[in-house]
Amino acid sequence: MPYTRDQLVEQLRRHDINPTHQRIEIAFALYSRGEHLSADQVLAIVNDRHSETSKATVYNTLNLFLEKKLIREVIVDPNKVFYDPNTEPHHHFYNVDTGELADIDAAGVEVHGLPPLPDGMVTEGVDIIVRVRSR
Amino acid sequence: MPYTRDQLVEQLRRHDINPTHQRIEIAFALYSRGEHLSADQVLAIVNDRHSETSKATVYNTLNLFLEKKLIREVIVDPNKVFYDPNTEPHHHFYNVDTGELADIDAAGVEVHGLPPLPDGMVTEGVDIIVRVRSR
DNA sequence: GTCACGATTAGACTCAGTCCAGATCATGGT
DNA sequence: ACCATGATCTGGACTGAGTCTAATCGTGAC
Ligand SMILES: [Mn+2]
Ligand SMILES: [Mn+2]
Ligand SMILES: [Zn+2]
Ligand SMILES: [Zn+2]
Repeated sequence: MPYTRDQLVEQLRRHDINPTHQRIEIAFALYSRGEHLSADQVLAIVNDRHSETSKATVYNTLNLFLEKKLIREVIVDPNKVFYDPNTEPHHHFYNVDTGELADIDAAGVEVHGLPPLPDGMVTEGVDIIVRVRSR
Repeated sequence: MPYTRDQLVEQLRRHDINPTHQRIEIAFALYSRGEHLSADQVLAIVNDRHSETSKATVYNTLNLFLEKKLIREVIVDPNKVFYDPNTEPHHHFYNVDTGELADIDAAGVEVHGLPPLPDGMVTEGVDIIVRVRSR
């Protein structure tokens, strides 16, 4: 979890991403906290001290990271996408009251009884979202 | 599946919804096809022959139906919500190439190994989305 | 007929996300 | 050092889903 910027530079390179200042900061925002962040939140974090990254670059970069599979997206809120630095197969708790997202390790989770795929289809992944309320 | 408008009027009443002309037509669009439709698609279907329902009413009505649990929403495409006339517990195949959604009956599907909920939390539901590609 | 009240409406508005054309930056060759 | 080149970044215009508002409509009670 305690990622240094140097480690992130390596990780960007391993994913064929030219490690520019902005890209390093955006990766750092996501990886150093290990949280699920919206584009808005990333923009705010990266520009917290002094403005140094534009909205366009944040979106460009998040989409580049997605493409290069450095992060994944989580679609659970109809209003915004969450970006997830955890690319291991895993699932999510989603608190419908607070909007909080929490990871569920996929190891140990099994799904039985799914019907066979239509012919000529191949599974890309199985996402499980456990919607929870605060009681 | 072959819903008559009269049956839908009854169903609306059972859910405490005053069955107006527009509401009946919107319910008919969803229930007669049994498909997952976006608000845009509902608007187009309802106004196919002659314009009779506004965008505002389509959104008002879909949100009313949701509130009264006549339909549910499926969040899987970052660009739009799908509205689902099937309110039984069930899961979905999502074709990431075509955008198609298909139901998976929940009967027979079991999930094992989920961690216990954080204290004071209660499960609202478990959604499984099987993302598939066309091969 | 008039009143009240719920439903519908056009159109302005919001907000996430994209697009574009110009500026800036990094790199390598001379 | 100097320039050329391509990649990156940027402000700001733009798009499209969804919401809001204030005016109008429809219906039933009186
Ligand atoms: Mn800095
Ligand atoms: Mn009609
Ligand atoms: Zn996650
Ligand atoms: Zn469904």
